[in-house]
Amino acid sequence: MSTSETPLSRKNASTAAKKISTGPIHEQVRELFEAYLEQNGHRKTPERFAILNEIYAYEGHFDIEALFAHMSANEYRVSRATLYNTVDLLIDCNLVRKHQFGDKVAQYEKCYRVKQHDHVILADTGEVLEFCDPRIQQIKATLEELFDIEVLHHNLNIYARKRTH
Amino acid sequence: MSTSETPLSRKNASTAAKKISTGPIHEQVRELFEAYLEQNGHRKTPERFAILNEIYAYEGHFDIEALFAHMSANEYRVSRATLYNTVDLLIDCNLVRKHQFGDKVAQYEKCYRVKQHDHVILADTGEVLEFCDPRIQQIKATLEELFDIEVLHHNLNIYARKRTH
DNA sequence: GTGTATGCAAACAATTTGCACGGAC
DNA sequence: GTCCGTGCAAATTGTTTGCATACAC
Repeated sequence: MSTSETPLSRKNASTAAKKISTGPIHEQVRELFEAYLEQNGHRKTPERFAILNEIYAYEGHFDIEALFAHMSANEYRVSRATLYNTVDLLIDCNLVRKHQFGDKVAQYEKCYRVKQHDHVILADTGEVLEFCDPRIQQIKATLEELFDIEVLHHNLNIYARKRTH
Repeated sequence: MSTSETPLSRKNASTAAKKISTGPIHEQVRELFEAYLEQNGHRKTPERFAILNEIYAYEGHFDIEALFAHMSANEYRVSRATLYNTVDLLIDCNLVRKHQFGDKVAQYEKCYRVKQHDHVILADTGEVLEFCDPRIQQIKATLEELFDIEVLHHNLNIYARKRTH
């Protein structure tokens, strides 16, 4: 998400402030988050749903700063602290994944019903490609047996450069 | 590397200060680094060889702070700035690899003639296991063809927890 | 009404940067 | 003798924390 043209918009977050979101985010996602909040004794604040909203309206990777900028620029402003806070909750209930590519900034992306995938980072441009290879699942299965562990999740980043013919 | 008992010691760095290292580091490694420095117009300073020395005397992962502490505690003290600097050079000439596990601190490890491997991070303890699965090479080969890229390197981190029977 | 979530600003921690000196070349 | 590399300290940047207020419950 560059700070320029990309969406991360479609925020009807303002309505969420009173109605608790019947917005564009996938119904199931909101329900999952609600259930998670309930079951863990967290409050259902409008900020939390506005953030969920914003994240699920966006395709691709984003960082906290961009999320902050987009929400600020639009009708619903939340503090960075709340963003970090809420994103942690979303990670905890498996609605968001966190990536640490090369840089210092952590990148995030929604992950509900998004096909599990890994990343190719192009060294020159920083461009990120996605791919999905079933062999990674096989590797995980092998490891579970080999080390007697239960795999929670994984990160596979391939660093490459475009072939110049 | 915990700051406590682990080596990262075996520093005869002091000798390097005058003699430019004929120490315990593998001869080939030093030569590779020397060649790299020459070819890229970098100076062969005693600090650089002392740091290479220190890193290659250590088994496993370390971070800059630990490296700094160990070198300070011993005969050869260098500034953090120089450590960051030199480690970058070592990464550039493929003598060191950098990892970004979960935490904020970057971890490093030597990689010359070290079997290419990946990591399992145990969620509970933070313990890091190493493994090597040939299927990852196959995945890389597939990707090279699929995206018409040249893979430079990769990071595969598996997050897991011990099975409780 | 209670106590958690928020917003703000200050605190932190890892890394980077600017500058003056020293030493590799 | 040049000018790159070093050490130091200050600056930067991403993230966390402490505290007073607000609002979900």
